[in-house]
Amino acid sequence: MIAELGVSAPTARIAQVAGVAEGTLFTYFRTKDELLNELYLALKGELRDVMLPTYPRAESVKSRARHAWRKYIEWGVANPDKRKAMTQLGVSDRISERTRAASLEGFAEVNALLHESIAHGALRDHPPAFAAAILGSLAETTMDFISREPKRAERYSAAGFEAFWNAIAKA
Amino acid sequence: MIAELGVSAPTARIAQVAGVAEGTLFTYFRTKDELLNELYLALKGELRDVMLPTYPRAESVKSRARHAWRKYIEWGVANPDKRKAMTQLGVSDRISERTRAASLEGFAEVNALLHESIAHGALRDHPPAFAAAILGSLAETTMDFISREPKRAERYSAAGFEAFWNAIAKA
Amino acid sequence: MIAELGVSAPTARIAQVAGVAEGTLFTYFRTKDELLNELYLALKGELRDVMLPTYPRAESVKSRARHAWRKYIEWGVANPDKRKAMTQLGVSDRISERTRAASLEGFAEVNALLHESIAHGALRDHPPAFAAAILGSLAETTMDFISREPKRAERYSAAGFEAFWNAIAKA
Amino acid sequence: MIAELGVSAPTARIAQVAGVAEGTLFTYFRTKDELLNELYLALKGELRDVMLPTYPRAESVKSRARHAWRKYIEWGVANPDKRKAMTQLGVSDRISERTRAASLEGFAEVNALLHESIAHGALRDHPPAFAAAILGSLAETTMDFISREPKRAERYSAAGFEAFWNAIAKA
DNA sequence: AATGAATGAGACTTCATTCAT
DNA sequence: TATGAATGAAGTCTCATTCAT
Repeated sequence: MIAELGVSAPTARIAQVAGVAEGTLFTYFRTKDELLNELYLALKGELRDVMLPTYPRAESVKSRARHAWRKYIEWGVANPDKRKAMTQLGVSDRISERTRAASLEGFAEVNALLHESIAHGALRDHPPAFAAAILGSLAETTMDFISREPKRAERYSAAGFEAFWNAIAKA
Repeated sequence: MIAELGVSAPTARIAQVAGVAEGTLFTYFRTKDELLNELYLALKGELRDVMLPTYPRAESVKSRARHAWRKYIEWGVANPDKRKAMTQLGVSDRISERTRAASLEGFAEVNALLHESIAHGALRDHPPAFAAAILGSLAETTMDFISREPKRAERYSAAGFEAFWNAIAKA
Repeated sequence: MIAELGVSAPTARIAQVAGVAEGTLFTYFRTKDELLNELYLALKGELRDVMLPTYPRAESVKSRARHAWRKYIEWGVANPDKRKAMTQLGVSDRISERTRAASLEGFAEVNALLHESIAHGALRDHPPAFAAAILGSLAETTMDFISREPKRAERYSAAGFEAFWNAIAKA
Repeated sequence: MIAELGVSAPTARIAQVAGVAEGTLFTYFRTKDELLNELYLALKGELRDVMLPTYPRAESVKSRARHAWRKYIEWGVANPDKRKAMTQLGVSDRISERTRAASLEGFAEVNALLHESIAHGALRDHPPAFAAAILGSLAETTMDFISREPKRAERYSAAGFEAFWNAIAKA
């Protein structure tokens, strides 16, 4: 519902698709804001699990980065609603600073990878968070185009990654 | 008001800061959606005017691209409210497809520049719109970091442009 | 409605009997609490106006006190709803301390009269507010009995006043 | 909870402080109204027990009345929550006429004392219930002032009783 | 054209009560 | 008998829009 209607999706609709009564929602979440924040955390957590490296550490940095990128894109393409909801929530002022901070936890491994990736590139003197933000926004853009042209998914994913890699790792 | 409160900013508040009566709003815009769509178009138009090349065509592609990038960043940093409003509107479902399409018009010159930019790079077989989207998202990311660390504005702007250029123009 | 249903009278009902739409209520009172507080102040103000001395100052203290008492009782008996509402509001925790303080203003003249009344009596060493509270509670009690036996109104009023006078002015 | 939140105290809160589950409340009281009415009766009963004369009948009427008064005041001051709850319930329309009538039972002895008290005074031709109501409201007022100025408890109690006695027993 | 009071649908939230366990 | 999750009616309040002036 959030994906479809944004954060202004009525709690009544949310309860309905959840198959519970309106009031029941509020036995699980004190307020709508709490629901929104918990949903955001859950989605971020799911994304984090997806990006967790399942590959041999021995591979090259770029290879591992590509792996993480592909997982990210695959997840977003396979779960367009979750991706859309995450975006909607991300720009909403109903997600507290507290939640935003918490949502960054658990991405340590991804950050380490980014740290390695930028070590010899143009961004070497900028915070890894900058590279992380670039990763997020380029992946987002890539997924947008894939959702419009699903047939070229593979090509967009590959091109997106090269763009990303060039952006952050090139000298 | 949109920047501050999002698209759910009450028309009453909008009228108030506009210095007109509540009802007056609706003699200029039939509905709130119309107001939102026109505002989006106006902001996009302003951005387009800012990015319009005022430089000699003779300069190199990269030089011209850098010029456009800097204008974009400068405008966004100087007008945080306009930028925020544009972002809020961009993700809102109240902006019609019609408006989104119209907002792309007038960026022909920028598109031509992008077309040239990617001609010899990795993205050469992808639509210029892809590069345009990457431009937008990287600029957005860059401005986010500048707004958090205004003192490093110059450095972020430069690093952002290099990242962008590497992303779309590198082979 | 407050008299009939207490402070929990729905705003919908209040609006209905007021002959306006539900939302209209909230253009005059920001919240229900504000409505309640203003109503309390209005009722107290009306009571104060009623008790304001319209008699020659030359009369004896007791005579003037009796006059004020009768006016109070008459008003309460003639306006049972206003009286009931005032009582309901008085014991409600939705009336702020601010409002309670404000409601005491304007009773200066009544207080002066009470001050004179207790000057030679048993309560001489207690605050006039104590006598005022006794006045209020005895009047309340008197009106309760009158409302149950309207035919004996005159007798209850007289007896109530004597009880009051004996209570506060007797040595 | 009633003292603190009024009759609108949620049954969930009441159950919580009672140390039982929400549903358990309703195995003891069919409805919230039943709970409220039984509580009112219990409080009135406790007050009645407190006021029951434990003194030699031989004492003077005034002396016995003073004794009852003091017991009343002491109980109210020692149990502010019970007193507040009793007041809240007393003005609530959720206490039935039936309950109100029942609450008067058991005060026969107090009534007899009042009957004696007013026999030679100004209220001799009025129902003892009038004197009882005056007793209640003056005691209430007295306790209000004591709760605001606990140090003057003794003085207020004595002054309150004199006011009461003068009110009902004076010729 | 400008005004702003009025409107009422609809949002979020609370809570007495039920009932399967 | 005790539990507590589930219910949904009802409450307060917001707000885009209308319309008489």
